[in-house]
Amino acid sequence: MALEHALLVSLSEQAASGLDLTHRFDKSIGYFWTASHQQIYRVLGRMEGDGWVHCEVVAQQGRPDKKVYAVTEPGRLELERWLAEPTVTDPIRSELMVKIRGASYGDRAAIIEQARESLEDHRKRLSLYEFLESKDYPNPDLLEGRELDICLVLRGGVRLERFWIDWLTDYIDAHTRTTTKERRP
Amino acid sequence: MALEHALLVSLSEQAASGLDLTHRFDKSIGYFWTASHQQIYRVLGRMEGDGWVHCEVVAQQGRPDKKVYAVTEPGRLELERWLAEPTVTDPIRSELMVKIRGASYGDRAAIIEQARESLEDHRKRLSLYEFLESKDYPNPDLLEGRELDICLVLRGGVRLERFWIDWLTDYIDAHTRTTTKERRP
DNA sequence: CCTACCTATGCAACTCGTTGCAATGGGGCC
DNA sequence: GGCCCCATTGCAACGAGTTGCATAGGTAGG
Repeated sequence: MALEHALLVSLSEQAASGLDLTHRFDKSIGYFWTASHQQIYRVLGRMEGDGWVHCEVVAQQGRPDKKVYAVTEPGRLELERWLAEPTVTDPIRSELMVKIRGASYGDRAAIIEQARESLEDHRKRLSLYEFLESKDYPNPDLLEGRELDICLVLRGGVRLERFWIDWLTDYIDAHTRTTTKERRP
Repeated sequence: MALEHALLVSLSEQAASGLDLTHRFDKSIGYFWTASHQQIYRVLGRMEGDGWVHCEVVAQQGRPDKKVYAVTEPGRLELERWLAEPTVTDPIRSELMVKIRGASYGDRAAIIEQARESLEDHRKRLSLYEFLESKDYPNPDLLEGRELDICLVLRGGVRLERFWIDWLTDYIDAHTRTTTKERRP
């Protein structure tokens, strides 16, 4: 599995505390991988035990101390090894899709309503991503290396949200059309 | 969580044994939810204990007996309840996306190769879905109710594969362009 | 002043899912 | 005859992720 490796990627970009990482997983990296703070702390502990990261306690004013983690040489090698390893395409899971498949065994109107809510949700996320894109990467053609990668992943997020928006719109339309079919010429 | 409910949906369509369900999860329902046979057997056992399904042992010729499960009234009610319940959008996880974000800490060429393999994979799945679509739903405008739902979910699969294909193509292009930039006028 | 939330770390218990293995008997292939 | 794969069910161990809770000082608002 890969939370370890996601953390190695994030810590390679910039050393960070558990909470910093938690915040990053609510944004950027979080587009395509999520983790709760509890899990991050636990995995960081394990990674320290394995010698992949090492931590330094930093005292702060008016705040609790924080433990700033950085990748060690064995960690860097592990990341390299993992990056070169073949990747299996992870299956997608969508509860909403399962519900839609089973809509005829319950209240279809309620499910269409859930689709509308989901649509709203994806629209919000899309505008956030588009905002980030225009703010951070106004000239994508000039990018190279790591910046290009990060920009492309963000564009992946944009495309994925568009996929959901398009499909959910189709779904809602198809069922609205069905119910009002007889009223049209 | 929802494997229970995915099984209820599938069993509502048609009573089935554990192995039948396993096969279904390798297709149709499996577009947006996956499960191994071990997990299916375990969950079926739990569901029987909860009285959501009931099973009948069917003897077969030259094969082991099979236990055919069907949804009970309490199971039907539970499905209905779950269908009406609000749905949280499940996060997507893509190991490949994480790798791509971290590509500059390893062998980028190897990661582009993984992207190519993934692209192949998604192309194969797309042609399977398109084949199923043209075979089972040649006239989507005439569909209603459950059949419409199932067809729309399949179309969701098609769209999702197209998303991956488009994005992966972009990714590969962007990095090919970068490396060969200086050769162009 | 009290409430409530933020920073920062973490434990414990649980559920969900994966991996590896096993039993049993049939059919097909060489 | 020997080998391997299929159908069918299942257990056991593990790993990944979630939920609930705890501590403990700081700051902001009513």
